[in-house]
Amino acid sequence: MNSDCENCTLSYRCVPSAISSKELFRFTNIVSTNELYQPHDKLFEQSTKADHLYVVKSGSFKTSIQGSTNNPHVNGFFLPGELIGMESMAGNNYLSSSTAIESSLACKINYRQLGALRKDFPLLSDLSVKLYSQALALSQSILSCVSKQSAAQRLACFILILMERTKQLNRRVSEVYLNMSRQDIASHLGLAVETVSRSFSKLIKHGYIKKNNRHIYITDSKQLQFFSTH
Amino acid sequence: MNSDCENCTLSYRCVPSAISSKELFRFTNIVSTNELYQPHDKLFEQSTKADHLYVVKSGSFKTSIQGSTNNPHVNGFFLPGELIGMESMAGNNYLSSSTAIESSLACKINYRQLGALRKDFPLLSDLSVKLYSQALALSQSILSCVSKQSAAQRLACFILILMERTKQLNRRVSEVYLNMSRQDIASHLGLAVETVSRSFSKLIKHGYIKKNNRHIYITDSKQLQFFSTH
DNA sequence: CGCGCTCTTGATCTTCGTCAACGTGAGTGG
DNA sequence: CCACTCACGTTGACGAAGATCAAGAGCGCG
Repeated sequence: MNSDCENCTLSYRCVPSAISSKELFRFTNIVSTNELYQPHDKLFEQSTKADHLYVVKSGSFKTSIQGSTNNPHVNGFFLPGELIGMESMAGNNYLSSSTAIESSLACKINYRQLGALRKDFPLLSDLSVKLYSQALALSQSILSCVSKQSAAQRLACFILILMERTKQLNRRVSEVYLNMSRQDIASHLGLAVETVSRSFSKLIKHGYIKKNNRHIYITDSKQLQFFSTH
Repeated sequence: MNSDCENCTLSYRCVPSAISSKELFRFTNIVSTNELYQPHDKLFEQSTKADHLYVVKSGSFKTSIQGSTNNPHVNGFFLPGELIGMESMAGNNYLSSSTAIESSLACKINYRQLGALRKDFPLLSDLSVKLYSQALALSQSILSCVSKQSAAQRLACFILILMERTKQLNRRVSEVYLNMSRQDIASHLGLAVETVSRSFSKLIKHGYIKKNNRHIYITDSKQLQFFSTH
């Protein structure tokens, strides 16, 4: 695949936004764009050497942490334009494994080479800080989502966060497609699969959402918002 | 207070570690060091203009998010050497309020001025990325802590994370002092205060920890670790 | 059509939130 | 010095919410 970053629809929130088109070749030289991953394909494995950052081009990914005894915990979902592997940059090894949820494209950037590029482009340094700051903000909003007491509140909050993130992709605001399985949602929110199902039913019965399989239609986002914050 | 960053015991994990001592004045010119905060004093208020980053010098702080209706949710604790306000750097306003838990000292750095400094010191750019990466890793380990199903597991995990963080301050490994109230812990973990108390009792009965008020002694960290991961 | 997988619904038991009472320690004032 | 208050923490009793086990429904796919 060639590195056509200049015409990428996501370049405005990626590295190219911090580099003049004249010098863009310096980035396209170090990035592997549009690598294809099928469902269950892995970007990287937990505890292996961390050396690459990934940008989701299309589709979606999840990251999960595997303890020694227990079943893995899904600690993040990643939509187009989002970065995977940011939290592993400080250490030597990846802190989680990353898996494609559906047929997806991702771009691959070497940490070290990106670091070198940052020295020559001050704007890239600013962008890094901005993207990290946003990632931290997202992580904390998910934290406050998961720490809500009622299961239905957690799910409502989860849907709203997903809605905010898809909104940035120029998608329809009142509609969310859940690429991930109920099992993944359950693991992410610290619930049993059955409880997730029941919580969906509860949100539907309240008239906040409608759903068709993994398609969620938000019929009353005001009320859903209110409900999620108790 | 004067800005004696050169002799600060935490400088190795702060901005000065990325700047030669000859040029350190450029940083000490823009930082307000060792500002004193009493319990309940606020570093900043949610939704006000975000313009400063804070470094905890001594004592401890918490951040909390206030919704429109519900009681505030404690979404972070901060120990000496840790940064407060990182997640608000990308937006205009602070996403949470920050409060001193005990009598504490903090250093205050302006975002914009720090950004300017980053352009002149490439090492500072690297440090920023490293610190953000670590903050993100911490945030995710807390997320997987809070998403555990059992209350006692959450508490065990919380204690272990706190232990790891105090370990970096050359404190005794087997001992943790909880500067925060039970109410704050409960809010942070998404539990009721009474459940936190009962979970402490459970961990004690199992023989994993002992405690005296807010002093926690880890008597069997191996077992505590195992218990927390189920 | 039948098989496997995901999702949903129902029944039961466990856990946690809530309400209440009690214990403890610090600060206050008689 | 003691009685008092107040904030914080613990413990008990009870009802509500969720985990678990079990069964059934919906859907894609060979």
